[in-house]
Amino acid sequence: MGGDKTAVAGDGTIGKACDVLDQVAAFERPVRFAELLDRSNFPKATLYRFLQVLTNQGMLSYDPERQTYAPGMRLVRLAHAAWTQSSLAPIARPFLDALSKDTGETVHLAQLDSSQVLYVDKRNAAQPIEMYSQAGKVGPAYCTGVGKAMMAFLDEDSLNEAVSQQSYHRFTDKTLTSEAALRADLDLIRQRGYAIDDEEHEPGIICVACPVLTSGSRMLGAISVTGSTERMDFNQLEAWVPRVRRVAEQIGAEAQAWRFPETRAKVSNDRMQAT
Amino acid sequence: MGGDKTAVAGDGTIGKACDVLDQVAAFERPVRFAELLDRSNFPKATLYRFLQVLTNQGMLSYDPERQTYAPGMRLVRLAHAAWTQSSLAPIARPFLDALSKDTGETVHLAQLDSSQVLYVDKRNAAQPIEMYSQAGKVGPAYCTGVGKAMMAFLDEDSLNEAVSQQSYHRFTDKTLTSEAALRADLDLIRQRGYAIDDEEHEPGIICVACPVLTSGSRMLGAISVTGSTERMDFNQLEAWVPRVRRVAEQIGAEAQAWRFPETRAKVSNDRMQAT
DNA sequence: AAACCAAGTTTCACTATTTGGAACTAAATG
DNA sequence: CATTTAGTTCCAAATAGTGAAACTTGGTTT
Repeated sequence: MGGDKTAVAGDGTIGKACDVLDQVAAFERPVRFAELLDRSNFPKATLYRFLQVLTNQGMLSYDPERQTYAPGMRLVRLAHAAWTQSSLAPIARPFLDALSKDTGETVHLAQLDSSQVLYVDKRNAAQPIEMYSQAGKVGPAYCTGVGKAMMAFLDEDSLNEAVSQQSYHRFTDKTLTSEAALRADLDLIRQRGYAIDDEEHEPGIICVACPVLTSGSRMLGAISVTGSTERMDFNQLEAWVPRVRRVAEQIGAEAQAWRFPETRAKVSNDRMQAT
Repeated sequence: MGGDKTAVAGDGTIGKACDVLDQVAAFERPVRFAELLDRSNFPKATLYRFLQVLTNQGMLSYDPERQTYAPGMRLVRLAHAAWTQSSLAPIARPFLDALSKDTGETVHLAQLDSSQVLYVDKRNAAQPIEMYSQAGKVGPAYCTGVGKAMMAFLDEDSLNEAVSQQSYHRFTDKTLTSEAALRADLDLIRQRGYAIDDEEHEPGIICVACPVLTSGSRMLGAISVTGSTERMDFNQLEAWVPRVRRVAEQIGAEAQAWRFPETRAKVSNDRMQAT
């Protein structure tokens, strides 16, 4: 997966439009028409029209002075709805607050999105934060605590897919850089119920993470507590594991009640019907 | 603008797809196919295909158990890019932190998006009041401090459009419920340089707001400090105005340097004509 | 148990939209 | 002033979207 042009998305016009959005977002800065043209397979006129329409719709914003495109504010509006409805964040919030307060360390809540880690909420060691200052950011799954905790509890098909889509880039000399090594670690994680990140992504950064599961073992996300080797060692960090695990379980239970009822039990009719 | 079905969007397939996204988001809860079908003009099969494709793309998420759709996590990813690049939030962050610390009150940063207030960042009061606002959330412009502060400094065309698109719903008995009343207030705001919200949106909630402007008077957004009538009165709140104004100016200056260079000063010719 | 109903899904002939090569214009450069 | 580069418009060909209707599924009524 080198730097070649993105393959055109599968489904129709809408898929292509989403592709364009991703392309623009990928630059992480306002971007000119020509730059986008290079990196896309679309012919000039086609790309041009896409940018026009998306800008019209507020999905992109256009700066006429600089002639640059950037992701638009309509996305922020929509994402607010997504964050509220489809993420674990609203449910997890009070638990994260408590965990953050108790540990005094950085706490993350993440979900898996196209085999990547998507951070949906966070508490800093220091100050209270708001929404997507950090939430919305993505990171690699194979070398983070939350990523591995989540992958370990995927069903077989999803796991195979996820594992095969990792880049295995070596960030530090402790990074797991092969599918085999990752699978071995995932087995261990599944067995003991939590994952560790021992400076696999950033030097000096260690963390412990637990998956958030429904009672039916459906994996919903993961939470982690992160520390730095300067201030603590693994023994201190692992002491938090039982606490982290309990919080993860609470979030899972809460989520199940609220959003992933998985009931099906015998209750049957959530829809009662007159006449 | 009552509860009738949304008019079909202008531009093509993509516009319609965005419409569907808005429709789903508007429910503020996971929603079933049939519910969406009622509120949209699309025929069954068409809407169905849209939902399929959008779900495929991760713009929506589908819960197979409940058969419900909700805005998808891909939006959160994209919005992160939008927030980082197209909003004032990254620039304003340190200033908001300081302002929040100094005042101890709730602080908002907002931008105008389709004539509505879009909150892009927020700091909670030391003693938080339960209140309607979070990053990504939208609210009315005609009855909020930030909304009025922004509208007052729009150019004439934009102002006319914005003013005409307000709903003028009466939230409290102090809400301005006519275009004339709003325009009068906007004149006053323009003159004194800041806006107030005197329980016009929520009873007991008052605020002062200043616009964020470039040196060329281009309106970029607004910031506000909010309080509750239980703990303070307007005199106390208005004492913060100079401080708020200074922060708004700092943000404006910073933003101009970073993102809205507006240099080009006298270059003038948006249309210069050869020969 | 058979008939019924409602919600969701698939089909397919019809057509409106998208497509993209190429021509065009505007602005930047030598 | 000639030339290049960047952005915009055109239009015939082809693809992709449309939506009425038929079908499937799962649950409820007679």
